Amino acid sequence: MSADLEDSESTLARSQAARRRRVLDAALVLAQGGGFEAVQMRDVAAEANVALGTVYRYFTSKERLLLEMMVEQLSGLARYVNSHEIPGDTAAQRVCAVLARSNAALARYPDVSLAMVRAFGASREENADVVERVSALMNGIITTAIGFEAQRSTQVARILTQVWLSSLIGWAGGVDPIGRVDEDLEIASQLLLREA
Amino acid sequence: MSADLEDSESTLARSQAARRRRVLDAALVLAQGGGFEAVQMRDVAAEANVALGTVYRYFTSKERLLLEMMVEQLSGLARYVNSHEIPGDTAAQRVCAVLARSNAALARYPDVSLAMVRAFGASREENADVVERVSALMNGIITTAIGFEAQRSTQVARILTQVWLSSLIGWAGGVDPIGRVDEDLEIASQLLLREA
DNA sequence: GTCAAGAGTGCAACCTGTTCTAATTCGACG
DNA sequence: CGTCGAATTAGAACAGGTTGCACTCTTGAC
Repeated sequence: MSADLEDSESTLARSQAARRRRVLDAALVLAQGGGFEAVQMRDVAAEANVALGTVYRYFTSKERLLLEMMVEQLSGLARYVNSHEIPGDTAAQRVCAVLARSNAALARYPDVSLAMVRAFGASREENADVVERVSALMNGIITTAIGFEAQRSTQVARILTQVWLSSLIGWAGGVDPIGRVDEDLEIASQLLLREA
Repeated sequence: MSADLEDSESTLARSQAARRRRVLDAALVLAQGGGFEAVQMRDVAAEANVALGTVYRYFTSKERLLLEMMVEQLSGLARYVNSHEIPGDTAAQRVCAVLARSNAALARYPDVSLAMVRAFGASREENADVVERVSALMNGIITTAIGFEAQRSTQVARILTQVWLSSLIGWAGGVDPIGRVDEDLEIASQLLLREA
């Protein structure tokens, strides 16, 4: 039984990883029905079959838990984007294609996205590292879509990332409908990626 | 004594306005030393010489209180911008000038700005109206700076507003230094407002 | 001047994020 | 196997936003 353990994973490390996973999954399940307020730490613990203290051992706050969830979701998105051919002749077209797909993914589980976006918007210094990973992932997705030929692609990618985030926050705050996110990004990418 | 009351304000309305003002001032004072967490509703009530319930009569939540504070601050900024000549020959230069000044104003009371930005980022549907006013104010400031000659100024103003907000949130989250906000806006305005 | 209605007060209670503690379990290692 | 230390647990306790309640005060109308 103990022979075929892969690589260097000890029993301890493995069970810890499993616990961490259960907690993240539990948070996701709870977020799916009810968004941010439905993710209550006691409920997360119960759903994950773990003590409340254990949740806090792995995630120092609710905000951080949701941010790490966001990292996972965006990682999945980035993986998808990197493994599929992106349609479109111009950089602007590719950006729109990628982001439309990404937003569709977010819109599929609106409550989950709501919870994550809200955690992002409220973030404090102690979570700067995760916030940065989130931004980097979004940036990477956009950079991939732009490709390398475009001028100033680094600067443009950052701006588009910011537009994306603001637009999501506007949606999460009930100001704009979800479709507005796509519109904003389409306009921004056209203005920023036109041949100058 | 009762003769020279101005206009149509009743005694009631006046004392209510005064109470509301005291609450907002109290929140500002508390925010100045300690940011978001220092604005505790019980303390706000005490500082304003008002019962806790009264605070909640005027502002349905802490988030909303801070958002209305943000509206006031930005209104002041907008007033200033509208009443002063904006230096700069091109739209991009004027935008940078105005936003640099605005950010300097925000940086003068960082804890206050932190608190307001955090409330903004975390906003929920029930506060959509105030969030919208905040966005509109920022948009107005930028639109004023752009002036009317520029192409697509409405679209550009929205994008710049979004970059501004995202950048502020990045600062509030401890990801970027405050100076990064100016840099972001400078780059964005140059890219968006170059003569096409 | 009196009165009804709404505004304000003081305070307790509730909810949920977070922390703390004492006891227990688990896994690595001799 | 036995032991030690770290991880986990159950649950209480704490903190601050929010609500509810019983009571008082002010205002404006008659």
